[in-house]
Amino acid sequence: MSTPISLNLSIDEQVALLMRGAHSVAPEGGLKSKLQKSAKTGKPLIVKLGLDPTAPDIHLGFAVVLRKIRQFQDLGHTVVIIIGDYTTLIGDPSGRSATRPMLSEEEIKANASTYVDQLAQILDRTKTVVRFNGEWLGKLSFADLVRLTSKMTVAQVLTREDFRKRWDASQPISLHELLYPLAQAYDSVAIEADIEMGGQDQTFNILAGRDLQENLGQEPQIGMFMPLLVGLDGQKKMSKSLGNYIGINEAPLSQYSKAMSIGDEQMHEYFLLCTDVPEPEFKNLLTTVANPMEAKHRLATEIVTIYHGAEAAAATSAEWKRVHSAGEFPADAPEITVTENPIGIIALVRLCNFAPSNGEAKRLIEQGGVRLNGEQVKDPKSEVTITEGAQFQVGRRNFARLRL
RNA sequence: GGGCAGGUGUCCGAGUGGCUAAAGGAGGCGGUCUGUAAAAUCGUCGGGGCAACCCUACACAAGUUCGAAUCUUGUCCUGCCCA
Repeated sequence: MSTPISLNLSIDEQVALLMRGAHSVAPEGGLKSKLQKSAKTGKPLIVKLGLDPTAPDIHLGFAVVLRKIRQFQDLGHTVVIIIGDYTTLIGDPSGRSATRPMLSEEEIKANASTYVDQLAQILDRTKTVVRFNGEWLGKLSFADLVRLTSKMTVAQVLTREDFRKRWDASQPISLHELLYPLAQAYDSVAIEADIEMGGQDQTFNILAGRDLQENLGQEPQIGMFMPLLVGLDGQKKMSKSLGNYIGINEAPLSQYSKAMSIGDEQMHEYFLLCTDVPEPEFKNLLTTVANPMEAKHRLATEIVTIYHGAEAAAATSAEWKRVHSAGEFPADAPEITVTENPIGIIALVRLCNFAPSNGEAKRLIEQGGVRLNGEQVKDPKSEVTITEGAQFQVGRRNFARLRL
């Protein structure tokens, strides 16, 4: 899952390891002093990661952060995952251009438990503590809240780029959204965090934690920020809502295909943040390889290996090459039983669920996207006779083996 | 509480009575090309029907009109300014 790490690393070596891929640490040099403190006192650091149980499907972008805290675990530190059951009532405004919808309690619970299951794929469960922030936020009285809110000014909150943009664009910002950073900051106080890990978009929230801790007489945490992984579109950050992601639970072939679909210029970033390939090695690979596709195969293989093992990765790689490079029919195409024979071509496309409507199916056919046994079928009115095991393809990615 | 501006398809955004299933862009999908992707290029993008055609759609509701995204009234929502 993750490269085994010797516990005999010097502090400087540990810092180097932990800083791989990291965007920044605030304050600079803070990581080293925290590690020194831990070494001296023999107490593991408390590494905090807050998450919003909005939708339970962890992807590579989020895995960047998880893999990083896994390294802390491997070095003997304690990870505290905070499930933001309370803060989810608010919805993190970070990076948002619109108010997030609030979630119901049942949704939150269901999401949270799925999340924890998925986290186990990357984290070491024995060194992971899971807490719900409703545990302490739910106990705050209105007076407590007022006291806390007095620690932060409106101007501070409005300096944030995301709020600023929405403000300038005359878009609504609900009052409760302003409370989010404060709530997250209070989580740090509650668990006395040493380090809070997060994406670059968490800068404000995490720094708010520092301020609040200091304000309330605690040693402030340091913030460690990971870059936001750019999604498959090469434009925006990887996210569930944009659909430009690779899920850690996805089937090997699906992960592999998606990895192969990233832009050439994104490979460096993906190697750095999503794999354990040593930096000099992949840099060398990227500069010496004749065809970028070769490097991309390595990348895809590395990624699938992390989540499905080396054996599955090798098989997936072979299958992918067979289908895409050689243009052959995939071995694991789903089998669809044909209900009538002969059958109208539109009906067949619909039967296989390759088009959401008859109109769309017709379009695909007319545009030459439909192949039966390798032959294009371009007339939407045609009836085709199916033979047992016929190969049916729609577009580049949809395949089915037809059964009678 | 008052004044003003606004709510259009996945998103942005044109459209002020018919020719508007709604310009343009983004994005999606498909074809070609290719080194996987990208780029380029061609096509296409509400639903149903073989089709004529029908249904649904421009915040919601009611209304004016032969005819409304476009006019009127009410409701809801948002922003700005004033209190």
